[in-house]
Amino acid sequence: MSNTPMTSELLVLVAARFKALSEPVRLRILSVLRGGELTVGQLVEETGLGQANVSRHLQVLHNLGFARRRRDGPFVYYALADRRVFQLCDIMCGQLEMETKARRKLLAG
Amino acid sequence: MSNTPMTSELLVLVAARFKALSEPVRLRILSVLRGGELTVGQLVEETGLGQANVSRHLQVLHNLGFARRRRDGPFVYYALADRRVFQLCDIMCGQLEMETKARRKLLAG
DNA sequence: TACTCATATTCTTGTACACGCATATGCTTG
DNA sequence: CAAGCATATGCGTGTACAAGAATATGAGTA
Repeated sequence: MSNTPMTSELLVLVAARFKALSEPVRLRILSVLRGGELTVGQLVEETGLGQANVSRHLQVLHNLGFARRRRDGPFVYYALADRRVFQLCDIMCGQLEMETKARRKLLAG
Repeated sequence: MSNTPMTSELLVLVAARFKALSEPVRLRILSVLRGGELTVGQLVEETGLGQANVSRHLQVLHNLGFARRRRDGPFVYYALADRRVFQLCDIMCGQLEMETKARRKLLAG
């Protein structure tokens, strides 16, 4: 960004990545994957979501490079591709905190 | 994230913030705002988008704390609320670069 | 090859939302 | 207060996509 002129195509690509993270369910899956790689079935158990649903979300995360995939016999293990996802979430949470503080200040003042 | 347990409500809030950045047009607006605060009309000119459209996108960015608003007579000036937006974009772009490199390597090898 | 389990995909339905057009609100000046 | 410009909002339409049910694909085993 600092030196990139942000072409229209780049904006679309970046937006697509943000969109992948704009779904609470997918953030949930990523959050669970933080504990280590898991099979689709295990993720279904952990999250309580439907199998088809989890599978589809995993495709999205994989296609955009947020998740790695590894086949082991009949199982497919998914894992985080990149810890930076959580750096992104940290920044978002930081902003949330700031907002919350500001709101509290407004209510108090 | 590091120490936050990522409750369901937090996931929803974080997801909403990512969703705000998941629209190329909004990224475009933020990108333009990088040059300094601008009125709605100026943003319409810069982006070539419809006035209503720009106004609505600005509401979204403002509601989520990405943009600040300042009224000056009949004009409303919008500005970036937080440079961290671009930190987010930088991370995304970094990942894009990694992907591109990996893809090139695959094609070459 | 037939059977089973794990995962992916297809189809359908409901919902969210971007956009354009028209209109409302707000501020300023005569 | 009337008129005019800047910005916001309501409405209708088209599109994207999440979720469930059913089904297809793919791997392992008898």
